[in-house]
Amino acid sequence: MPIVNADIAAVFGEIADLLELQGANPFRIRAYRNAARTLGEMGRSVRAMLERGEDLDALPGIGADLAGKIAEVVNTGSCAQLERLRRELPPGMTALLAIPGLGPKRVRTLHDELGIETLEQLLVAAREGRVGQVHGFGAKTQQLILDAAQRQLAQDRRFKLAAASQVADALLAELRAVPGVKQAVAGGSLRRMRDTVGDLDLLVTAGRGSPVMQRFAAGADVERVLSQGATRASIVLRSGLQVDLRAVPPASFGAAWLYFTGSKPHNIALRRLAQEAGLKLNEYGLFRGDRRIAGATEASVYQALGLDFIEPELREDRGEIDAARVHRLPRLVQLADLRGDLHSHSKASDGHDTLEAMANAARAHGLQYLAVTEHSKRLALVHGLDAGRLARQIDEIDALNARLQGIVLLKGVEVDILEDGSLDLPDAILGRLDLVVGAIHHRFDLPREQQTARLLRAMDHPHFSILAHPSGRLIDERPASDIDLQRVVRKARERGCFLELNAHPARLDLGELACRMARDEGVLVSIDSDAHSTLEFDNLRWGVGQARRGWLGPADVLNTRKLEDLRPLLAATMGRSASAITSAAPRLAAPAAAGRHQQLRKRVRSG
DNA sequence: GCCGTTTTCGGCCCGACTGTTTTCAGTCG
Repeated sequence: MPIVNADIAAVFGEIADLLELQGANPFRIRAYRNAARTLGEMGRSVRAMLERGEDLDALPGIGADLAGKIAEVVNTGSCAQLERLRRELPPGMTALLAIPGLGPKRVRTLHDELGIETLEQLLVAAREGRVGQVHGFGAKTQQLILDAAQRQLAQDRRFKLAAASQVADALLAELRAVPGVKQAVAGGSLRRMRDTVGDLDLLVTAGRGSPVMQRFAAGADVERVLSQGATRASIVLRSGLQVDLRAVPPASFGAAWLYFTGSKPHNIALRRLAQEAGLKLNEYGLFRGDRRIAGATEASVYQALGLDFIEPELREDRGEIDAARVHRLPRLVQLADLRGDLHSHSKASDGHDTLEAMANAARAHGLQYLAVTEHSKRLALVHGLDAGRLARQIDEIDALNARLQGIVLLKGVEVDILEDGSLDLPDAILGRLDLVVGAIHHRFDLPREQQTARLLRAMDHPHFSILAHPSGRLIDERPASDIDLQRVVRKARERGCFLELNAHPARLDLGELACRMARDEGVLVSIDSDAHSTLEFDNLRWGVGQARRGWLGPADVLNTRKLEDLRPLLAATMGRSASAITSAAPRLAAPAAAGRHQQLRKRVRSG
């Protein structure tokens, strides 16, 4: 198995954990954690960079030492320092850090005083009351450990964005009803639209004496109160979701919202920026000495730091601060920019509603076109269409389009990409469609090389428009397939076809980093609902959130285009010349894509 | 361990809450 960035990130993460237990310099530990994050997030493969002889220490947070360790892992598959640390510290001790309330110092103390090296030993010691005897520990801490064990701790569970959002909306409505509360908003990864949310961060401004903290902690769904003070409280809901509430005065609202929205690396970068300017930034405001110079709004803080306003989805310290300084932030795509949806199902396969109902619902969501893309025959379980049924649906859609007002149905299919990369329906029927959406629905577990080759072959098919849910992941249920995404994105560029960002909250696939890779390569992304009922067009907002996290603007998204501009782009992917289309050629790539396609056909014929 | 229009050494974001303390360290976000 070739070493990928995530492998090296894991090595650095473990080194950081072990160094932490050893009580090493915290900034040294942070250097490893920062490097792990950089490696995990960057689109390019460091292995490939090394093969090309590029300098790794040009990467942020990577110096000579870490560059050397990266090369060592790539070349040998292991890291001498990690091996040494593993010998010095018992394996399993890092698992103790997962218990809330236990940090490196206490884990170290437990080891030195009681000889505890594993979770099991810790539980035994806690049950026997030995933990409470240790200096600095008490009955409460001992109980904390037992409680954590009961809840099967260690798994740090995350919730899907859409589910967390519903909970947040309900809590915010309750908070707004508490006397004295002026504003109540959500921050954290929810506001940044991360695909999953670890906990909710809520913020209120409230008058003095408002009972907001007490009411919050006494809520009906509250299982446990972790902490409760005058300005801050943490609870755990019955669902296991942790919620943190913070109250600040109105003059600090913007600074506090900024702080509570994060991300942590973004906050650190801003605070450093403030520091360099002789200022101090905290959740109460931006200060010069004792004087607050900004803080009532987020915009006031950014402005005082010499930055353009940064949208929450971009606040990850992935270059947004530099871009804001030189006015180079993208105008991000918005839900209202979407003019259509290119992936949906009706009763004909596994959807719940008729074509007409779906069309009307799409129009009600402000869309001007909707592609009908039923499953193909291989998915017999969901009544996938064979060529005959698809041909009849084509006629049905033509008839329906003649009657429909204000919305156009496009004729498509979600054809299965078979294990060898061929498509599940004959060319003759695929060629009659407006677009072909291809997707994998079985054998998600092929080895990287084989899975990648499977996708590349499918995308080379003469009728192939959009690769749907490219990684195949289902959050919490199925991991992403192991594919070489960069090659897939480059293939899409060569071939002139498109990648889907499936907006279903359990998928959100492409992920944000892949979106950014597509943008960098000039490949358009289609944000689609994959709606199986009229209710699911609302899910488009989650897809838009991911796209925004991937820095996509309206021009980077396929279905922001008007229908007349979209048609030639789709026609080119279907092997039809764009010149056959009556409407004006779009600004983007259609002629070039057609040219590439002709070359491709030549190759196919000669091959 | 990284980094540098002050620095190749000496910095590295900042504050709230808890538990176990007799004034604060540890943890967390």
